[in-house]
Amino acid sequence: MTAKYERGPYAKGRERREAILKATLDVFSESGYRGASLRAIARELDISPALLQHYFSTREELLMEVVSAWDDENDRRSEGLTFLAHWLVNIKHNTEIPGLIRLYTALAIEATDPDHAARPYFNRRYDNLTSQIVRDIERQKSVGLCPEDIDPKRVARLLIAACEGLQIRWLHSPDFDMYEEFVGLLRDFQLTPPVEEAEIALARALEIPDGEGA
Amino acid sequence: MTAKYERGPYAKGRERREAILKATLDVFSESGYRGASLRAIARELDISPALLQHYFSTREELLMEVVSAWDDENDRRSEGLTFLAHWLVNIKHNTEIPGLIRLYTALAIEATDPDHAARPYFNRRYDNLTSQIVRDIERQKSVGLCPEDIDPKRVARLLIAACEGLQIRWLHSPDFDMYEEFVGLLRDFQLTPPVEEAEIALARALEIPDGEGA
DNA sequence: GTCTATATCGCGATAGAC
DNA sequence: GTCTATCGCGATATAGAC
Repeated sequence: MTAKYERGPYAKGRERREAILKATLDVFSESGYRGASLRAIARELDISPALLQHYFSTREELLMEVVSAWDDENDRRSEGLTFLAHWLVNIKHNTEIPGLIRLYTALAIEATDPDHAARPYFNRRYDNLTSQIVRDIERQKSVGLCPEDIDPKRVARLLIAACEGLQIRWLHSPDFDMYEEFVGLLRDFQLTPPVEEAEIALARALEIPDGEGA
Repeated sequence: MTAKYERGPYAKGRERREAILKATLDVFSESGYRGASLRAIARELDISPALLQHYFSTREELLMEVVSAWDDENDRRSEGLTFLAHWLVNIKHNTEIPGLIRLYTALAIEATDPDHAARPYFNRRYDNLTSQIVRDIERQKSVGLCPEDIDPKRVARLLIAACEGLQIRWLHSPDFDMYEEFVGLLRDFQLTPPVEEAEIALARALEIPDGEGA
C-alpha cells in the first residue's frame, strides 16, 4: 500500500501522515506517555504543532491511530496460523516494543472514560478477540484436541484479561517473561497445540530472519 | 485512629489531609482521571490550589496516598481469613468503587515510567502480594487441600495479572463480573477452599450489615 | 491542500505576603 | 496555615498565507 511512486496532490499528505505516526511512536517510546506531547512530536518532525493537528485533529485521535496501525500490522503477521498461535507470535513480538505496549495500555485505561473517543474501538477490539478465540477453541474441541468441558467464552475472557495484566506487570519489571507466563496459562487450559504451533513458527522465523536485519 | 477529640496544633492539619483525600476520590469518581486536576479538587473543598499543595506537594504524591489509604483499608477488612479469601472479599468490594479502581489502574500505568514517584510503591505491592499468595498456597498444599504439582510463584504471578486485567475489562463494561471470573480462575487452579471461605464471609456480611447503613 | 502564526484556556508548580 | 500572584507549559481553536 501507499507505493513509493505514488503521484497526485495527496501523495505528500499521505507520506506525512505515516511519518507522523512513526514519529509519535518514536517520541512515545523514548519519552514515555507524558513526554509525548503534540509539541514534542512536532519538534521531532520539525513541523509546527498546528500542522500536526491538520492531519490528526486531536491528540486522542493520533494516539488511537498509532495503536490501530499496530493492530493492523499484527493482523498481517503470520497469517496462516491458528488464531491462538497467531496471538502468541504477536505477544512474543510485543516483547520488543515496550513503548507501543505502554501506549496501548495507557490508552485502554483512558478509554475507560464513558465519553472517550477510543471507547468504541476497544469494545470492538475485545469483541473481535473474543469471537476469534471462541471459534478457535471450538474448532480444537471438535477435533478432540482439547477437553469438551471447557467454556470457550469464559476462557476467552480470562485469556484477554491475563494478557493485559501480564503486559502491565512486564512494563513494571522488564525481566518478567510475559510470553512464557501466557504459554503457561494456555497449558493450564490444556490448549497445548497452539503453543506448539507458535513455537515452530517462531523457531522458523529465527532461522530465516526477514525483518531482523534492520 | 485520628480521634474526633484530638487536640493540638496538628489536629486541623490532619483533618484537612483526610478531607483532601476524600475529596480527591470524589472528584475522581465523578470527573474521571483527566477531570481530577488539583484545581478541581481545591474547588470542591473551597480552598486554594496552593493550599492543597501545602499538604501534598505534588499531584502524584496526592494520588498515591489516596491509593495507599485504600490499600490500608483493604488490609484491615476481614482480617481473620486466609489471604486468598481475604483477597476475594476485597475484589467483591472493589466492585462498588469504580472510581478508585480506575485511579489505581491509571496510576499503575503511569508508574510504569522509570522515574515515576509511585514506581517503588507498586513494586513493593506486587512483592507483598506475591509472597502472601505463595505462603497461602503452600499452607494449603501442606494440608493436602490443593494439588502438590502447582508452582505457587507462577500461580501468584498469573493471579495478580488476571486481577488487574479483569479490572480493566470491568472498567470498560460494568456488567462484566470480575469477581465471578476471578473465582472461576481460582477454581481452575483447584483452589476451591478459599473461594468457599470467602463466600461464607460475604454471606455473613450481608446478614449483619455493619457499614451498610451509611 | 499545505502550512504558519497567534490567541485562549487550563494545568502543575513556586514565591512570597499575611 | 493560608492566601494571591505568577511562571512556564501543553492542548486546542481560529485566521489566513502560500
